[in-house]
Amino acid sequence: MADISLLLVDDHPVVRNGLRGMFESAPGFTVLAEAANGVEAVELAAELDPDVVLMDLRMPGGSGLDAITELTRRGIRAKVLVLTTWDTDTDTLPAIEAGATGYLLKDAPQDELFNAVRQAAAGRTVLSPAVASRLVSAVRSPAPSPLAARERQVLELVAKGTSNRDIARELFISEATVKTHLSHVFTKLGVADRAAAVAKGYEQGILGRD
Amino acid sequence: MADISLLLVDDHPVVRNGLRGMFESAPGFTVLAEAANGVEAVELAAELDPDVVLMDLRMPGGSGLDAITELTRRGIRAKVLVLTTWDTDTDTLPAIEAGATGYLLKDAPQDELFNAVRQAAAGRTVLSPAVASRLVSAVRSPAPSPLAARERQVLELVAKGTSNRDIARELFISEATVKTHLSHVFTKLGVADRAAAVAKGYEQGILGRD
DNA sequence: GCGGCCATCAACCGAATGGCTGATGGCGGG
DNA sequence: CCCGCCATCAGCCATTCGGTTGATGGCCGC
Repeated sequence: MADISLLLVDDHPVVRNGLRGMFESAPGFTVLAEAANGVEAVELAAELDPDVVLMDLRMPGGSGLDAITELTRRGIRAKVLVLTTWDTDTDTLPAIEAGATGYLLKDAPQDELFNAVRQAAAGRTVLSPAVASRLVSAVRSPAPSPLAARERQVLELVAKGTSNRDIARELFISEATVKTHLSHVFTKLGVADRAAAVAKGYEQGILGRD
Repeated sequence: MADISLLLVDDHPVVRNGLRGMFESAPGFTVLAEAANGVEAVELAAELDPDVVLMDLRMPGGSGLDAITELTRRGIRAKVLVLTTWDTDTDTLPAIEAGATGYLLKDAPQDELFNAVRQAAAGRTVLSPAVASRLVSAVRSPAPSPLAARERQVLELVAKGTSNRDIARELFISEATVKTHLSHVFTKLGVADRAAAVAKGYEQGILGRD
């Protein structure tokens, strides 16, 4: 069987270097190219048609998530294997929804990584154990209560210390409406006041992503 | 001049591999060993006496910060170069206070990394530009305002949605005292209400570390 | 030993908050 | 076609917050 061709996408030279070294010194793999951001990744993937794209999610200039979405949209053949540093619950699900074939942590030992790439090339979904367990538990819980758009917006302003009245002004709605939204937020997050709501917001990744 | 001897500390095999590859293929460096956590790092540094320790800060099992503190305490000769993925304001200052000789981002190009190691070996402080500018601005601001123990404690309870009265009960103090603490917290964090204080708490890493 | 910071407490007051009940209109799924 | 969810608004009311002023005692550093 021909080598599995790879495209490495990561903003850190060190990481790209490490990956390239690992795959070049192992039989059965060919590194076609490296990309440092999502835009480059999409271009190179379209041009070089690799079997597998190893992609970091967090990168400056065109996030990995957007890149995956774009690759899927263009119907590109390459399988995308997300290779990330940490597995934040907020990242895993969207990435897989966007079309990623697998999700690995960089902590993974080499063997696991090699194996994952082979699996991905064959079209099989590969998840690192940590991610897998996270996924099932995420599926198990019906819906951790995603806030409605307006509710999130209000919560963000609350986190900035904005009073109800000023939130009303800022969003061009009445103070009564702000209070209604907030009540819903409290209910959905299972808290009793705005301070706790902000805390929950951070814990659940609703807030905090600059 | 003899080679500069290195100890690589990072919990990710990929990163260690990348670093090892880079330094072994460049003249003037010798990689003595690798460690995957802070405890190992201290042991190996004590045993092998490297010139420079390249250390990631965030690692499971004995954080990098503790490792640096311990190395400094033991008066070990090695210079510690912190090599981290992102530069969160909460990490840089403590690391340098703990005795790190330098602070680099993994984004740094190879040349800069090599140069930084040489500088560190010579005992000079090296900071990546991003970190350096962050430092000066941190110094410029009078005091990032670390909360007093009691104040932090109160803030934590506030984040859990506890009312002033209940905080008072929980800490065996009067409600008046709770309010006083909170007022101080607001002033120190530069916010106006408890919700914003919680937000700041998360942003500044005071809250959120489970 | 004086000033600064921490921790504690008190009383007062105006404003903001949160709970409740109730109402309207739009939109989408079954 | 009705139900549920979103988004909007209103009024009432008890509670809670946050600001202010003022005070005490302990501890640390100069």
